[in-house]
Amino acid sequence: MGSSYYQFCPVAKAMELLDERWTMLLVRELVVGSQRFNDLRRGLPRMSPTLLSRRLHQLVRAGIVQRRVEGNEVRYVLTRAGDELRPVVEALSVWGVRWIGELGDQDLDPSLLLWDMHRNVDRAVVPDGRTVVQFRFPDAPAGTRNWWLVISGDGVDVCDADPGFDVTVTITGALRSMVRIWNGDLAWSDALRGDVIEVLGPSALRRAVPRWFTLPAYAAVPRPGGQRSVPS
Amino acid sequence: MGSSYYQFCPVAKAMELLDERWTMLLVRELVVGSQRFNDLRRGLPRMSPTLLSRRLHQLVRAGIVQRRVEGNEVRYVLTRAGDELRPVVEALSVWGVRWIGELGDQDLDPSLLLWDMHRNVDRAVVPDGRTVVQFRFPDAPAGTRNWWLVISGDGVDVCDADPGFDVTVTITGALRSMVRIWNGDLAWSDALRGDVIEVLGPSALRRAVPRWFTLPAYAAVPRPGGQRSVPS
DNA sequence: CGGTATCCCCGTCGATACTG
DNA sequence: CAGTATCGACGGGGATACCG
Repeated sequence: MGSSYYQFCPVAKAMELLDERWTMLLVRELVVGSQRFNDLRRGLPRMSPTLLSRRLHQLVRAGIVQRRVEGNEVRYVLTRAGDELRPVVEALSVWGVRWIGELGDQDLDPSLLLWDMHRNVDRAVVPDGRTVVQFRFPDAPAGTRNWWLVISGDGVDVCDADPGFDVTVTITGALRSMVRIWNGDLAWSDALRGDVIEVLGPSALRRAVPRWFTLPAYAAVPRPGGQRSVPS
Repeated sequence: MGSSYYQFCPVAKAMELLDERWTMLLVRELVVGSQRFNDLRRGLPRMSPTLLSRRLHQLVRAGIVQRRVEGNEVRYVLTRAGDELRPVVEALSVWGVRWIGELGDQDLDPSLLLWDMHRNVDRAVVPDGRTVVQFRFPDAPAGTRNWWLVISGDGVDVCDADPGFDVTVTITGALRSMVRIWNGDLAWSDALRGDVIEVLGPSALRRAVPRWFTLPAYAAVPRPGGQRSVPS
């Protein structure tokens, strides 16, 4: 566990638990709903499994997470105390989206983008049956330029290799632009009008694509300059 | 600066700046109003001056703090971005006050208690002229059992040695009890009725003492069990 | 799938002393 | 008052390999 600050202040006591590297990001993953070890890993790809394991146990000891064994499956579930960290995560994301400047190229990880988008597919507005969305990021590092989202009644899968199904629509554009859309710094409509992002496919579907994905809540936070706010 | 998480998520970008040891506590100090190096030190007594200096410079580089030189005085002032960290600090304190269990003896630092109380004296309701409040914590470590708060038109001073003035009222009790009052876990009225805390002095003043101090905002946060909430 | 074991390095932090 | 300088240790965390 993080060592003590020797202060009775609740901020200090809270940060003793939360200020170690990765801990807050792990809490974020739990807050947005991941519960399985390997799902958590997909949201934290740079974190070693050893460290993820250690952090999870720390959170269990701290009463923030409950480790649930169900048959041969393990789930990590937020306790009441853990769930109440949601406002902290939200406050951090609001601050971040307002005050973090331009992202570095290193921050634009397409696997994280697709993993996050896959969690936020609004299946109710996606056509029935199997829908395959291909993403193409021509500027991304080799090997990370093509992604597929396979949406079906079974759920949503992320693929970094061609799953072999017919592609319903193809979305092409700079990775940075797609991230800007996702973070709420660029509106779908502006991106499409300005040809920053190109969507290929049957025209009825092409128009509908933006509504297939629910942007994260922080995307709607007004920006300091009063520049850009994404219209819903 | 903290090393990167290589994620575009605003929580990750925020935590790159904020998750290093002491950083959030330093922000807390700035949020509650300390601006001078040595005032900051008093709120962070276990932090080495080297590290405090480094953290301040990091916050300046991050655009969270502005270093203002005025004559031969230096002030560290929150920028707009820094001030907007207030909700983060508040969310953390709300969480902490609800979910941190019993404090360790090591967390009960009387210097921090007095330093925090001195910032929250409501001068409007303290008698005019010089008022001296002596605190006695018989159970505290030797050398930290006696404290004086000197309240006058000039401001409020904390003394760990007898300033020599006549004492107006004396507050005696366990350090832990005083901290519990301060954090909102114990009401003044209950403490006085139960003789957990004893106030000595002219009876008119004795009754007024609790109102001389404004409890921190988080003290009023309802507790999970629905146990104790401090009546205003 | 859900983790452990190990190993080593580097950076952080703490302590102490000192300066304009 | 407002910091720097220096130094050493320790342990956090990254990488990799491996197990039930």
